[in-house]
Amino acid sequence: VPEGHTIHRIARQHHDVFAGRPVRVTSPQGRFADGAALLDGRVLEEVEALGKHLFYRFGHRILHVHLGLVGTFQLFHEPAPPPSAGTRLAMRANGAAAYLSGPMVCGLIDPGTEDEIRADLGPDPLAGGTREEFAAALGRKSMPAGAALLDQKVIAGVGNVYRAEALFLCGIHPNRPARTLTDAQVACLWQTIVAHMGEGARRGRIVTVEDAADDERLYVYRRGGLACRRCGAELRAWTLGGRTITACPDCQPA
DNA sequence: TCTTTATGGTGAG
DNA sequence: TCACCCTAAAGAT
Repeated sequence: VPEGHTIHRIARQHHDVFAGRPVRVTSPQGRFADGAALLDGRVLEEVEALGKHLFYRFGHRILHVHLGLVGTFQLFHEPAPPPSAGTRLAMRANGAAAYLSGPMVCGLIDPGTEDEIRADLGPDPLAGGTREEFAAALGRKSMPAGAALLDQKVIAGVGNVYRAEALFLCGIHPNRPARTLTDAQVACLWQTIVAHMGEGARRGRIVTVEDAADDERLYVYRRGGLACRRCGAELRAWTLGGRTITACPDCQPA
């Protein structure tokens, strides 16, 4: 479930629960055994999110986590259930346990490496990024807007759901070259993403259709072939930027 | 007990 | 553009 809203939510939860105290760190799966041993018993000072990256600071050692497509964190009150065989990392303190499975990245880095990671990321709508930075990055891209929104150097934290929903909400066809967007369209995208990612982080899920049933809370994502919730036209789906995008031919004219 | 699917990203060709 | 990596849960058999 990992777009930027999920990552920021995890950072906040883990910071609140674990930061400022020594934590027990293990790797039930074993693939992070060496790193876990180095962190075990140390004080976790801070948890910070940027885009889809998580940084857990233990002095000069930093635990870097990226969930990728299938990575998940589960948070339990103790006594927590036993971890699954695939649990890469277990962190325990303060009567709580967090289990991490399936991450794309789970490793120790130094501050210099963190700086390199941060330098490769564009503005994060949930971490002080600005519309001006976003507009400047978009203006340099001739690629379709739908592809640019997935580029983490253009905007950090947006994934396949937010790109489809934001383009729909702003009435922009995904194939429109990024640098041809008007100032008003760029402003709409930024403001829409800021608002919805913030709301997503609070709710723990992405909702763009207000007051809708649980399975009707998105306008276009994964709804190819179905009727547009706004105008009834048949939604179209195709591949853009290596992932499936869905859009309304009438609400998002070419 | 299988196959499928997923809101991500990298590296080879 | 494609193959591939990571894991769990849901659906099919």
